[in-house]
Amino acid sequence: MPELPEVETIRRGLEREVTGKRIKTVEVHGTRSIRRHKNKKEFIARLEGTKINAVGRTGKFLVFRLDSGDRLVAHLRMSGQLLRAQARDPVPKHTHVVMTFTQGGQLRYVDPRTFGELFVGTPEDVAEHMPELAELGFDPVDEPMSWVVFGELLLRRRQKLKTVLLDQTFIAGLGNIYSDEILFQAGLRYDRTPDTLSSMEIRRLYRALVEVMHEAVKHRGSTLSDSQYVDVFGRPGNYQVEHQVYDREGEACRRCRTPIVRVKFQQRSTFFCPHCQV
DNA sequence: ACGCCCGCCTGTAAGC
DNA sequence: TGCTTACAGGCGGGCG
Repeated sequence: MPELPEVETIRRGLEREVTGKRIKTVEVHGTRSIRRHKNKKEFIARLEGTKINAVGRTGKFLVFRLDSGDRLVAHLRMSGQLLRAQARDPVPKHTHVVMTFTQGGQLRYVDPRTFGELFVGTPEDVAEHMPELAELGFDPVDEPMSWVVFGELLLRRRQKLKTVLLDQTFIAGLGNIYSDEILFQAGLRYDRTPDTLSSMEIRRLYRALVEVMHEAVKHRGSTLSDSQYVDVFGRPGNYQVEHQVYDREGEACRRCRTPIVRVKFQQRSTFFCPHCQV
Protein backbone atom coordinates (compact mmCIF):
# COMPACT_ATOMS: atom_id res chain seq x y z
CA MET A 1 0.00 0.00 0.00
CA PRO A 2 2.32 2.71 1.10
CA GLU A 3 4.47 4.57 -1.38
CA LEU A 4 7.16 7.15 -0.58
CA PRO A 5 4.89 9.83 0.96
CA GLU A 6 3.16 7.33 3.24
CA VAL A 7 6.45 5.71 4.29
CA GLU A 8 7.99 9.12 4.95
CA THR A 9 4.99 10.06 7.12
CA ILE A 10 5.42 6.81 9.05
CA ARG A 11 9.15 7.53 9.37
CA ARG A 12 8.48 10.96 10.87
CA GLY A 13 6.09 9.38 13.35
CA LEU A 14 8.67 6.77 14.29
CA GLU A 15 11.34 9.41 14.70
CA ARG A 16 9.14 11.14 17.26
CA GLU A 17 7.85 7.97 18.88
CA VAL A 18 10.68 5.43 19.07
CA THR A 19 14.06 7.10 18.67
CA GLY A 20 15.96 6.94 21.94
CA LYS A 21 13.85 4.04 23.19
CA ARG A 22 15.30 0.71 24.21
CA ILE A 23 13.63 -2.54 23.16
CA LYS A 24 12.92 -4.66 26.22
CA THR A 25 11.10 -7.62 24.66
CA VAL A 26 10.08 -8.79 21.20
CA GLU A 27 7.23 -11.15 20.37
CA VAL A 28 6.86 -12.74 16.95
CA HIS A 29 3.71 -14.51 15.77
CA GLY A 30 4.29 -16.81 12.82
CA THR A 31 7.44 -16.63 10.74
CA ARG A 32 6.27 -15.16 7.44
CA SER A 33 6.95 -11.53 8.33
CA ILE A 34 10.56 -12.35 9.24
CA ARG A 35 11.02 -14.91 6.45
CA ARG A 36 14.57 -13.91 5.58
CA HIS A 37 15.67 -15.03 9.03
CA LYS A 38 16.53 -18.64 9.82
CA ASN A 39 14.33 -18.59 12.92
CA LYS A 40 12.49 -16.32 15.33
CA LYS A 41 15.12 -16.68 18.02
CA GLU A 42 17.80 -15.01 15.95
CA PHE A 43 15.49 -12.11 15.03
CA ILE A 44 14.43 -11.60 18.65
CA ALA A 45 17.95 -11.90 20.08
CA ARG A 46 19.29 -9.24 17.74
CA LEU A 47 16.62 -6.76 18.79
CA GLU A 48 16.18 -7.26 22.52
CA GLY A 49 18.24 -4.88 24.61
CA THR A 50 19.11 -2.53 21.75
CA LYS A 51 18.28 1.15 21.60
CA ILE A 52 16.89 2.79 18.47
CA ASN A 53 19.19 5.67 17.60
CA ALA A 54 17.50 6.88 14.42
CA VAL A 55 14.95 5.95 11.78
CA GLY A 56 15.74 6.56 8.12
CA ARG A 57 14.00 5.88 4.85
CA THR A 58 15.10 5.12 1.31
CA GLY A 59 12.32 4.72 -1.22
CA LYS A 60 9.72 2.53 0.46
CA PHE A 61 12.18 0.97 2.94
CA LEU A 62 12.42 2.03 6.57
CA VAL A 63 15.81 1.58 8.23
CA PHE A 64 16.13 1.70 12.02
CA ARG A 65 19.66 2.31 13.27
CA LEU A 66 20.28 0.40 16.47
CA ASP A 67 22.96 1.15 19.06
CA SER A 68 24.38 -2.34 18.46
CA GLY A 69 25.37 -1.19 14.98
CA ASP A 70 22.66 -3.39 13.46
CA ARG A 71 19.94 -2.16 11.13
CA LEU A 72 16.29 -3.13 11.36
CA VAL A 73 14.82 -2.90 7.89
CA ALA A 74 11.07 -2.83 7.24
CA HIS A 75 9.19 -2.98 3.96
CA LEU A 76 5.41 -2.70 4.34
CA ARG A 77 4.51 -3.84 0.80
CA MET A 78 0.70 -3.72 0.33
CA SER A 79 -0.83 -3.87 3.78
CA GLY A 80 1.85 -3.53 6.45
CA GLN A 81 1.39 -1.07 9.30
CA LEU A 82 3.71 0.04 12.11
CA LEU A 83 1.59 1.20 15.02
CA ARG A 84 2.35 2.69 18.39
CA ALA A 85 0.37 1.01 21.16
CA GLN A 86 0.19 0.45 24.89
CA ALA A 87 0.59 -3.07 26.30
CA ARG A 88 -2.99 -3.01 27.54
CA ASP A 89 -4.47 -2.14 24.14
CA PRO A 90 -6.29 -5.01 22.41
CA VAL A 91 -4.02 -6.77 19.91
CA PRO A 92 -5.59 -6.58 16.46
CA LYS A 93 -5.79 -9.53 14.11
CA HIS A 94 -2.70 -10.02 11.89
CA THR A 95 -0.29 -8.59 14.46
CA HIS A 96 2.97 -10.35 13.63
CA VAL A 97 5.61 -8.55 15.69
CA VAL A 98 5.36 -6.65 18.97
CA MET A 99 8.28 -4.69 20.41
CA THR A 100 7.91 -3.47 23.98
CA PHE A 101 10.15 -0.64 25.16
CA THR A 102 11.81 -0.32 28.56
CA GLN A 103 10.28 3.16 28.78
CA GLY A 104 6.83 1.62 28.25
CA GLY A 105 4.72 1.51 25.14
CA GLN A 106 4.96 -0.78 22.15
CA LEU A 107 5.58 -0.72 18.43
CA ARG A 108 3.52 -3.31 16.56
CA TYR A 109 3.84 -4.66 13.07
CA VAL A 110 0.40 -5.52 11.65
CA ASP A 111 -0.02 -6.91 8.14
CA PRO A 112 -3.14 -8.77 6.90
CA ARG A 113 -1.70 -9.80 3.55
CA THR A 114 1.75 -10.62 4.93
CA PHE A 115 3.58 -9.38 1.86
CA GLY A 116 5.60 -7.02 4.02
CA GLU A 117 8.59 -8.05 6.08
CA LEU A 118 11.16 -7.15 8.69
CA PHE A 119 14.84 -8.00 8.73
CA VAL A 120 17.53 -7.19 11.30
CA GLY A 121 21.27 -7.64 11.03
CA THR A 122 24.60 -5.96 10.51
CA PRO A 123 24.90 -3.69 7.47
CA GLU A 124 26.68 -6.61 5.77
CA ASP A 125 23.82 -8.99 6.63
CA VAL A 126 21.35 -6.47 5.22
CA ALA A 127 23.37 -6.12 2.02
CA GLU A 128 23.45 -9.90 1.66
CA HIS A 129 19.85 -10.73 2.56
CA MET A 130 18.04 -7.62 1.28
CA PRO A 131 19.92 -6.78 -1.91
CA GLU A 132 16.99 -4.70 -3.24
CA LEU A 133 17.82 -2.02 -0.69
CA ALA A 134 21.29 -1.47 -2.12
CA GLU A 135 19.96 -1.47 -5.68
CA LEU A 136 17.49 1.37 -5.18
CA GLY A 137 17.66 4.33 -7.52
CA PHE A 138 17.63 7.95 -6.37
CA ASP A 139 15.13 9.12 -3.79
CA PRO A 140 13.25 12.12 -5.22
CA VAL A 141 12.69 13.68 -1.79
CA ASP A 142 16.04 12.89 -0.18
CA GLU A 143 18.41 13.17 -3.12
CA PRO A 144 17.03 15.46 -5.82
CA MET A 145 19.11 15.82 -8.99
CA SER A 146 19.10 18.27 -11.86
CA TRP A 147 16.48 17.67 -14.55
CA VAL A 148 19.31 17.43 -17.09
CA VAL A 149 20.91 14.46 -15.31
CA PHE A 150 17.43 12.98 -14.86
CA GLY A 151 16.89 13.31 -18.60
CA GLU A 152 20.17 11.56 -19.39
CA LEU A 153 19.23 8.63 -17.17
CA LEU A 154 15.70 8.58 -18.58
CA LEU A 155 16.85 8.49 -22.18
CA ARG A 156 18.73 5.23 -21.55
CA ARG A 157 15.39 3.58 -20.86
CA ARG A 158 13.40 1.84 -23.54
CA GLN A 159 10.25 1.05 -21.57
CA LYS A 160 7.03 3.04 -21.35
CA LEU A 161 7.06 5.99 -18.96
CA LYS A 162 4.93 4.38 -16.29
CA THR A 163 7.13 1.28 -16.25
CA VAL A 164 10.17 3.50 -15.82
CA LEU A 165 8.57 5.51 -13.00
CA LEU A 166 7.67 2.29 -11.18
CA ASP A 167 11.17 0.83 -11.48
CA GLN A 168 12.64 1.11 -7.97
CA THR A 169 16.18 0.77 -9.31
CA PHE A 170 15.67 4.02 -11.24
CA ILE A 171 13.49 6.11 -8.90
CA ALA A 172 12.98 4.84 -5.35
CA GLY A 173 9.54 5.19 -3.84
CA LEU A 174 6.89 5.50 -6.55
CA GLY A 175 3.94 3.14 -6.79
CA ASN A 176 0.71 2.98 -8.73
CA ILE A 177 -0.99 6.05 -7.26
CA TYR A 178 1.85 8.51 -7.53
CA SER A 179 3.09 7.42 -10.94
CA ASP A 180 -0.37 8.20 -12.34
CA GLU A 181 -0.54 11.53 -10.49
CA ILE A 182 2.94 12.52 -11.68
CA LEU A 183 2.16 11.67 -15.30
CA PHE A 184 -1.01 13.77 -15.12
CA GLN A 185 0.88 16.67 -13.58
CA ALA A 186 3.46 16.37 -16.36
CA GLY A 187 0.76 16.18 -19.05
CA LEU A 188 2.16 12.90 -20.38
CA ARG A 189 0.50 9.61 -21.21
CA TYR A 190 1.64 6.48 -19.35
CA ASP A 191 2.60 4.73 -22.58
CA ARG A 192 4.94 7.32 -24.05
CA THR A 193 8.55 6.21 -24.38
CA PRO A 194 11.43 8.43 -23.25
CA ASP A 195 12.86 8.78 -26.78
CA THR A 196 9.69 10.64 -27.89
CA LEU A 197 10.00 13.32 -25.18
CA SER A 198 11.13 16.88 -25.90
CA SER A 199 13.51 18.47 -23.40
CA MET A 200 10.60 20.57 -22.19
CA GLU A 201 8.61 17.41 -21.51
CA ILE A 202 11.52 15.85 -19.64
CA ARG A 203 11.76 18.98 -17.51
CA ARG A 204 8.02 18.89 -16.86
CA LEU A 205 8.21 15.24 -15.84
CA TYR A 206 11.03 15.86 -13.40
CA ARG A 207 9.29 18.91 -11.91
CA ALA A 208 6.07 16.90 -11.56
CA LEU A 209 7.95 14.08 -9.83
CA VAL A 210 9.49 16.36 -7.22
CA GLU A 211 6.42 18.56 -6.75
CA VAL A 212 3.91 15.73 -6.38
CA MET A 213 6.18 13.97 -3.88
CA HIS A 214 6.61 17.08 -1.77
CA GLU A 215 2.92 17.94 -1.84
CA ALA A 216 1.97 14.37 -0.93
CA VAL A 217 4.44 14.31 1.98
CA LYS A 218 3.07 17.69 3.11
CA HIS A 219 -0.44 16.18 3.18
CA ARG A 220 0.90 13.08 4.99
CA GLY A 221 0.16 10.64 2.17
CA SER A 222 -3.03 9.18 0.73
CA THR A 223 -5.60 7.15 2.64
CA LEU A 224 -8.16 5.53 0.34
CA SER A 225 -11.67 4.37 1.22
CA ASP A 226 -10.40 1.12 2.74
CA SER A 227 -8.40 3.11 5.36
CA GLN A 228 -5.52 0.65 5.00
CA TYR A 229 -2.90 3.31 5.30
CA VAL A 230 -2.56 5.10 8.60
CA ASP A 231 0.52 6.53 10.25
CA VAL A 232 2.19 5.33 13.47
CA PHE A 233 -0.49 7.10 15.52
CA GLY A 234 -3.35 5.65 13.49
CA ARG A 235 -4.06 8.89 11.66
CA PRO A 236 -5.04 8.83 7.96
CA GLY A 237 -3.38 11.00 5.34
CA ASN A 238 -5.08 13.78 3.36
CA TYR A 239 -3.50 13.72 -0.07
CA GLN A 240 -6.31 11.61 -1.58
CA VAL A 241 -8.46 14.75 -1.83
CA GLU A 242 -5.78 16.25 -4.09
CA HIS A 243 -5.76 13.29 -6.49
CA GLN A 244 -6.31 14.41 -10.07
CA VAL A 245 -6.71 10.99 -11.71
CA TYR A 246 -6.15 8.05 -9.35
CA ASP A 247 -9.42 6.23 -8.59
CA ARG A 248 -11.41 8.86 -10.54
CA GLU A 249 -12.58 6.78 -13.52
CA GLY A 250 -15.49 8.50 -15.29
CA GLU A 251 -15.22 11.63 -13.16
CA ALA A 252 -14.50 14.98 -14.79
CA CYS A 253 -10.87 15.97 -15.16
CA ARG A 254 -10.27 18.83 -12.74
CA ARG A 255 -8.50 20.77 -15.47
CA CYS A 256 -10.59 20.18 -18.63
CA ARG A 257 -13.75 18.31 -17.49
CA THR A 258 -13.07 15.35 -19.83
CA PRO A 259 -13.98 12.04 -18.09
CA ILE A 260 -10.95 10.28 -16.58
CA VAL A 261 -10.14 6.98 -18.29
CA ARG A 262 -9.05 3.76 -16.60
CA VAL A 263 -7.07 1.09 -18.47
CA LYS A 264 -5.29 -2.09 -17.47
CA PHE A 265 -1.56 -1.76 -17.84
CA GLN A 266 0.74 -4.49 -16.60
CA GLN A 267 -2.16 -6.11 -14.76
CA ARG A 268 -2.92 -3.00 -12.74
CA SER A 269 -5.18 0.02 -13.11
CA THR A 270 -3.86 3.14 -14.78
CA PHE A 271 -5.87 6.37 -14.67
CA PHE A 272 -5.32 9.30 -17.01
CA CYS A 273 -6.99 12.23 -18.73
CA PRO A 274 -7.14 11.56 -22.49
CA HIS A 275 -7.23 15.30 -23.18
CA CYS A 276 -4.61 16.73 -20.81
CA GLN A 277 -2.12 13.89 -21.22
CA VAL A 278 -0.52 13.46 -24.61
C1' DA B 1 15.48 -5.90 -23.41
C1' DC B 2 10.92 -5.78 -22.71
C1' DG B 3 6.11 -6.82 -21.74
C1' DC B 4 3.00 -9.84 -19.90
C1' DC B 5 1.29 -13.04 -16.48
C1' DC B 6 1.25 -15.28 -12.13
C1' DG B 7 1.81 -15.95 -7.34
C1' DC B 8 2.12 -14.41 -2.72
C1' DC B 9 -2.24 -13.33 1.04
C1' DT B 10 -6.55 -11.39 3.18
C1' DG B 11 -10.38 -8.32 3.10
C1' DT B 12 -13.89 -5.89 0.87
C1' DA B 13 -17.17 -4.68 -2.54
C1' DA B 14 -19.66 -5.61 -6.56
C1' DG B 15 -22.40 -8.74 -9.23
C1' DC B 16 -25.70 -12.42 -9.63
C1' DT C 1 -29.43 -12.94 2.09
C1' DG C 2 -26.13 -15.62 0.40
C1' DC C 3 -22.40 -17.22 -2.83
C1' DT C 4 -18.83 -16.18 -6.25
C1' DT C 5 -15.70 -13.21 -8.46
C1' DA C 6 -12.72 -9.32 -9.10
C1' DC C 7 -9.72 -6.35 -7.29
C1' DA C 8 -6.47 -3.71 -4.02
C1' DG C 9 -0.95 1.43 -2.50
C1' DG C 10 4.14 -4.14 -4.16
C1' DC C 11 7.30 -6.91 -6.15
C1' DG C 12 9.98 -10.96 -7.90
C1' DG C 13 10.23 -14.64 -11.18
C1' DG C 14 9.31 -17.10 -15.36
C1' DC C 15 8.20 -17.12 -20.03
C1' DG C 16 7.98 -15.73 -24.92
